[in-house]
Amino acid sequence: MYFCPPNRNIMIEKLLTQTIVRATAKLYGREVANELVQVQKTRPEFEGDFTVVVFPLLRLSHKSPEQTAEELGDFLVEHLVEVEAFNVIKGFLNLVIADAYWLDFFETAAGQAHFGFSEPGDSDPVVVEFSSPNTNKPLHLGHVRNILLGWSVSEILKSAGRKVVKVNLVNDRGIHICKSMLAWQKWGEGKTPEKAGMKGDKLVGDFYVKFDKEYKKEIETLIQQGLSKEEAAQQAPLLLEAKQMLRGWEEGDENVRKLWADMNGWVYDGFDVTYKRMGIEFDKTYYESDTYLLGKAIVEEGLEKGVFFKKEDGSVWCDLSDEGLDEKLLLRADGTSVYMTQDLGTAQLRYDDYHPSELVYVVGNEQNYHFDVLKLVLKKTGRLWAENIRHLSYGMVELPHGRMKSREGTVVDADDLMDEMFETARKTTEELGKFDDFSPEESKQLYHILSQGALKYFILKVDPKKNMTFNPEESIDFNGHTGPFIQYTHARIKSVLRKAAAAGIEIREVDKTAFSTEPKEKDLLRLLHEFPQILLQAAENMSPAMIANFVYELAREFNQFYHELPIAKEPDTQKRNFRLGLSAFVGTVIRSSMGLLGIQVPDRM
RNA sequence: GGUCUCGUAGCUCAGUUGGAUAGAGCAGCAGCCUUCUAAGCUGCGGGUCGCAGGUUCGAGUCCUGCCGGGAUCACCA
Repeated sequence: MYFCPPNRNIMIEKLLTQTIVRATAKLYGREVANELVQVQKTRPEFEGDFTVVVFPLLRLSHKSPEQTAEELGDFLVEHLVEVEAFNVIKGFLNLVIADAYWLDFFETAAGQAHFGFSEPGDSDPVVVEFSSPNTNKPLHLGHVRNILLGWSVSEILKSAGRKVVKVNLVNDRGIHICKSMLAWQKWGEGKTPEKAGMKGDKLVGDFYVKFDKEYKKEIETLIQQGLSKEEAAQQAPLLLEAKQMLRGWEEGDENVRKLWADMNGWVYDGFDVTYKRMGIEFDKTYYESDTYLLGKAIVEEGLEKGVFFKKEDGSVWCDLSDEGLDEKLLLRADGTSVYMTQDLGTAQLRYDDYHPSELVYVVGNEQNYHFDVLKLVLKKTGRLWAENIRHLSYGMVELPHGRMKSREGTVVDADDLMDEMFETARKTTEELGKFDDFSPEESKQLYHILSQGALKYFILKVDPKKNMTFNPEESIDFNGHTGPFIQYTHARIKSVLRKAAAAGIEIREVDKTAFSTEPKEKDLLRLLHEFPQILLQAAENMSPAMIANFVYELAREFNQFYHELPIAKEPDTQKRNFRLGLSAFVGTVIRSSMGLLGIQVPDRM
């Protein structure tokens, strides 16, 4: 399914670099180091395609920047057919690449269904963990960023030739779910998602909120009775009951386990609806109820090896002060696991399951410290593969007034948000008065594609590392630097191609010698030419934002081309064929780029 | 307090090993639909890149300090 010849744009940049190295040997008697040769894109305000920065070469030439540039320019024009002309401005050598090169690139690349994608290699897979929800509350905007990043990064890694396993680790046990269970027992009156007519995750989430409310009341009462705030929080009967329930769960109490299985089942049904709507699936789902006891063996092993130590109370620690960190608890005094213990175990499990070349964890940056520790602790036990753990640390989604807080009710619910986006898509489309001929099903499908595109693009266009702001007051835009703008560009291209086909125009071979490119055509070719590199960089940096920004630029560039030049209406047959082919090429790259972001593109909108 | 991180136009964001006069979108103003989809295109205004030093031929980008925001430093996950 994937095919792609060697990367041509990497090749020309390499070719230029190599030739400059040769030039310095010939002209100045000494070869310059490859790293000192800087070949970059020429800025749009200057004439040329690639620019060589000559300043680093002056130490060899012992001449002025201008003269050095002139000499190198002459050499390149003389030795490379691809270099047609050059100009020198302030020590920058701007090279004009021949039309033939660009048209040759067009000829070989335009027809490829997966232009820029690498063929899958034989290496061990990358395991990407993302989503990783708790089962006591519905998914919110923070999870949405996590899920979209995890999915997109997985697709991007695949496009770079890696095998990928998408995994989810569901936190299905613990005090949090017991709180929901207890609240359901006390005030649920036998409610189920079916009876209540609501999504299971919402129902369970409501009981979690209910618990919290009643718990707070109890704390209030206890404080009035003279207890300190902390004492009250510890001793409130509801909390004690929830803890009792957790013990029951761990001892395998049938009733508790039954209720637990039922309520988690409701939650999974709810999550599935949300995942499905987002177009997300996993290759494997792990459950903490299966893995929470893992990791103790690693702790034992570490004790034997003497890399961990036990305190008097029986708790086990790892001393990381050599690494600039402090001591880290690995096992409680009562022998029970902490978060770190489990994560040691699940990392091992995942390693055993897949022998991955890389273990990627899509987890918020508030856990940076945790992952530093995880790697160090694993390494202490001699697990060299810990080096392959990569924490894809992403920034929080903040509201204009700060972070989302569930107790202040400012959490943006994923389903609600998607509903609102869908409404916006419907209204916008209806206001524009397009496609009254669409069936209700077709319309619904279009609104779905547009709303998901708007939301996903809004989130993925931001550098994962950075915090981002979401303003719930303003609905996500459909104009400008947005998903729908790019989707629109695709639909526009398809429309032109449809009309051309309907008019009986066949796109035949283009005679490259019959015309020269217009500036807007070449701008597009140059951008398309960059795509393979962008993909590799996005994979290396695990950054969907790089692709998002690239495809936006491509769409913007296409729209300018579209306004400036006739495509199907161009009278010159060769030019017309070329422009149609170029448009189709842009459409393909838009589609595959957006696909890497998990965004579909419509043929009509 | 220690560690990490961020600070670019009114707002949301680009700016990939340091390279030319710092770019987009939104919002505002002014234009463009008898011509391939106006969810589009064109133009205008808007910046001491938090502040101060330093390294360099060259700094939004690297180093130091300061100011401001955030995260983290749990026998929580």
